[in-house]
Amino acid sequence: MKRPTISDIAERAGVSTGLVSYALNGSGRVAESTRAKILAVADEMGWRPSAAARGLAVAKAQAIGLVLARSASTLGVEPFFMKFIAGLEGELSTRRVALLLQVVEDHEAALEAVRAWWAEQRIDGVIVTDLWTTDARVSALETLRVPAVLVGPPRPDSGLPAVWSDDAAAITETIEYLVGLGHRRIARVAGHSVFEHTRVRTAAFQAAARRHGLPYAPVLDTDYTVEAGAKATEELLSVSQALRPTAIVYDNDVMALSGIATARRLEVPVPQQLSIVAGDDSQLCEMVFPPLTALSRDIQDYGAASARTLLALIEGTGPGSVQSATAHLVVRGSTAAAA
Amino acid sequence: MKRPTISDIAERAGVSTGLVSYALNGSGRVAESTRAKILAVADEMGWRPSAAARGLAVAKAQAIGLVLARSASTLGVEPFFMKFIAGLEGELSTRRVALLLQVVEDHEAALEAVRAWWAEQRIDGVIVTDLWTTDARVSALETLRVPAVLVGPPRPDSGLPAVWSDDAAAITETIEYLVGLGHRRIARVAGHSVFEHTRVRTAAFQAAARRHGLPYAPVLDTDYTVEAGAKATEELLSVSQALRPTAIVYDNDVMALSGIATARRLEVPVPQQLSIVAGDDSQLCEMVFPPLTALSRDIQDYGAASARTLLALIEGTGPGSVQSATAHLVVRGSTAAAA
DNA sequence: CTGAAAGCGCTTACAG
DNA sequence: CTGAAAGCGCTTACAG
Repeated sequence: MKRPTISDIAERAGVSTGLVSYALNGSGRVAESTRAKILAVADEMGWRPSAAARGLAVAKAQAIGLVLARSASTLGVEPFFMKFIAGLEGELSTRRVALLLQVVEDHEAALEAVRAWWAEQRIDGVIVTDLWTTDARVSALETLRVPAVLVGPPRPDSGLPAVWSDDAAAITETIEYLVGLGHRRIARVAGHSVFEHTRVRTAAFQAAARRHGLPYAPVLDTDYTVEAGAKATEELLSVSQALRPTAIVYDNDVMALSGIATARRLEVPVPQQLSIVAGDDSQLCEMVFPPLTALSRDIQDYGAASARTLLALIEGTGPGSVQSATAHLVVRGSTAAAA
Repeated sequence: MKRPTISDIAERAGVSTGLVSYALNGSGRVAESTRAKILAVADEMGWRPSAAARGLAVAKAQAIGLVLARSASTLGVEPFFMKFIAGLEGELSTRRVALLLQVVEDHEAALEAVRAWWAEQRIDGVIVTDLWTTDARVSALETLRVPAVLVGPPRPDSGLPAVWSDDAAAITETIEYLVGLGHRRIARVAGHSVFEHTRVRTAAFQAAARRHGLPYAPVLDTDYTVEAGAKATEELLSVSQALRPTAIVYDNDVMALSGIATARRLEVPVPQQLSIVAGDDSQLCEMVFPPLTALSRDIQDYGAASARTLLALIEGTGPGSVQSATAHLVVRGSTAAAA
């Protein structure tokens, strides 16, 4: 019951192992009839080239790595990642490249994981998410010479290609929308301030607030946990109605969810006295009452674009950064005209 | 800038490549002083054995596979999986075995993925989740002779080891608790009925209902989507108060969440007129108001146990099925005495 | 259009 | 305690 090898196929088809290899890997070298016979035999015996042997010969792992540096509990409730992963794989599996996944606590551990994978030649490249404004990983990756794509805005300090989405534009659209509804007191509950995407969105928020001359536009930083999100909301709402924001924009769907719950606990009616916008969209947004108005975009497509870019980088066609679709506002029940 | 190979290390340390290999892989063959020198050189040059070369020599991939057969959107909002994955990896990374992940639509595609990985010798074994009561994957895996562990109750029809948790006991505890609060009309919103774990829980629910002589104990099947969960809740609540259940037990946290929202939309106060219990616990449960009473257990530990069992199976120590901790009820604000 | 052979970087009996 | 060599299963110039 041993797995068949290329020699078994060659023998059975009456050719050399070299020919079997050529037949499988394209290249017009092989006569069509010979190829057909080889393929038939291979198929019949259920043969597929050993990834190890092939990898050794061509010095490629046919795999890429994704290491997520977040606590498991935060990751779990964040729908973004599974969708992103599904998007990656849609692209990878058709090209027979595998995805190695690791979940770690911090950047140090993340780098260590990539370093190990790379040294062991388990991966040909890596996808980097959740970039910090100052992120030790990017220069480390560059000195290791690991092909890498950065998921987030392109960085002036690096030649690595980025796959990104215009978060600033999405935030601007959100503020325009709220101002259009008559809101003048708008707060932002932001993600972790070390993340570059947080910084970009905060800057866009503040610029929009200035442009519209909003009298009150506070930004509260959190670490994406439930507690931090709830605490921020509580802080914003635990004052007299005149001093409260009439709208809060959250950096993701999870915190917006807890925003709804906190408002309910404090008996601030949504959307009558408070409008809420979620910075990400997922099924979660339709699981609360009222359902959340949210910034929506195709995360799977974002993952697919990231995979394509990395594959191109690995193949040596130096791809530039690619901009993915901008999120657009999906209006549901959590927003209304300002009281 | 080429990556160093074992020959580079051997040369630099003044020994044969064979010795380098022995030095690294234990086995008391090597003199302590020689080993120390070899390790020092390897470390200095940043050398790690190529996974491909090593894999080819020992006929092991040093990797296991996990293929999740669910839609990306359902997966994303389900905190279980990321926690489970984090648990798997805690165990894997210390032993230098990698995790290959794939997300597919159905069992057919899942099997195809495993078959490909196995034929290419990319994995040494596989973890199977979300088992169906009648599941084509288990016999297919057995005929392929892929080492596999089943995450779910052991199956009479298979010799594969299972890692499981006593769902029946957890459900029983839940019903005892609700009955203790005076509830007599208790409904269950179940997951997909093809899943064996759904069947087990439903059976336990019905047995407990019978034991307590409950006059009303309907079970509604869903497919785990938001819509189905909301629809089931709506069906249960859209009748006069006398005919409604006073408590609903959901199969996971996500549907319980949407249960809270639906109750709110229909103006059924929770927990005053309706108690709600979530079948899984995660941060989501504390993100709603009132926070959800939930069946809680250590999912990371569950993942770790699964990894350990698979690793043991691969190494040939025929591990039996292992029972992981039983979930226990964490009481929060969504349950109260029956009206 | 096809074959024979070297080489990828490890591991592991086999000798000494 | 250590070395020399075969072998794992592919790919790919090199000949013909």
